[in-house]
Amino acid sequence: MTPRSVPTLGFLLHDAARLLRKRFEQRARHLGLTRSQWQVLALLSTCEGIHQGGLADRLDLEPITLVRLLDKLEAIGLIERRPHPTDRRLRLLHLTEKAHPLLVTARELGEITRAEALEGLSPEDCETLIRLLNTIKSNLVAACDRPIGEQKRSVEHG
Amino acid sequence: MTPRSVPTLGFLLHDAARLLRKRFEQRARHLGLTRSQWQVLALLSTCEGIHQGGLADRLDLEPITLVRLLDKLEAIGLIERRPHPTDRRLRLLHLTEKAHPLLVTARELGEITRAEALEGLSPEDCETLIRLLNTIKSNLVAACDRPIGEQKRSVEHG
DNA sequence: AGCGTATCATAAGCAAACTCATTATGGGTG
DNA sequence: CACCCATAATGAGTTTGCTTATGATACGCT
Repeated sequence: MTPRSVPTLGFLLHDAARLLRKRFEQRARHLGLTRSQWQVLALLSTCEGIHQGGLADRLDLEPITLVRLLDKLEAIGLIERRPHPTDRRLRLLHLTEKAHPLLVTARELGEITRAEALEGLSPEDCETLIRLLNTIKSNLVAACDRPIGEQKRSVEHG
Repeated sequence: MTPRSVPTLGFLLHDAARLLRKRFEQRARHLGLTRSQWQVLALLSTCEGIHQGGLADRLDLEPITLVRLLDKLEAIGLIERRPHPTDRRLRLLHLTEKAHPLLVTARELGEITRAEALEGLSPEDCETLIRLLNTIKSNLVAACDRPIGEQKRSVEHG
């Protein structure tokens, strides 16, 4: 009696995300910009001058994952790593001039792709979806920092 | 006036999926089974004897992606590739005995992880989420097979 | 019967994310 | 001041997904 009609919310979530990314990258390939690189640029544009660890926190990424993305972005000249004036451990991140028009274009492509994905959903549906996903993300961000093993089987009584 | 409060449904979807996968794998590491391997096994258990291309279709994966997953699963002895009796191009897929108990355990871990992610959501919320994600997935499966370039800017009158 | 095309599995190579481990630096405490 | 630990960035290696390309086989059409 496993709920076969709701077998795998995780699989569904994963598939939807993967397909959306695939579709965006089909569109954005000619820009030479991947979805993840775009996400980094988009967030960085709201907090230029941040250091790598801080940006990794905001992205909920492991630092090493971000390092490699930044390596690419620096190599194609979209960001700069500048030294911190006093703390030589820190690298401060800035967008280059070249990055701004790309960001605008990428945002347009993202909107086109999103519209394609959301076809048939009402505005309330979209709001609900955002709300639910935000809840899930918060739950998981908290959970991932918790040790496992609390198999919480029958903890209904709170 | 870009909807800054709804900046990036795609990012949100991607993050939620990635974190859910991360959390599942924290739990399942001792099984030596990843989320994707589990998904393949779970689907295969419903259609043993299928050939690789057919399974790739059902998973909405590219065939080469599935090949590598199957390589791993075959190496650790969870699946078998058997020749088709008449068509020598085909490899028919079967679970081994060893796979069944693992599947049961993985399903349990998946349920624990899912409960963790869905904390605070009502049953109706969950149903809604499933419905919305299914719609999005269908839209994207169709879209990815379509050429791009139909930038459909003002096709409201469709 | 034979040729051409379609289909199946796979190879090669890239991107993104992870874990685990390492190096460099800063800062607090004895 | 010296030492130890925390923090910042990164290196190495794995998994999963993609695109593009290839070899082998089957099948249809003339």
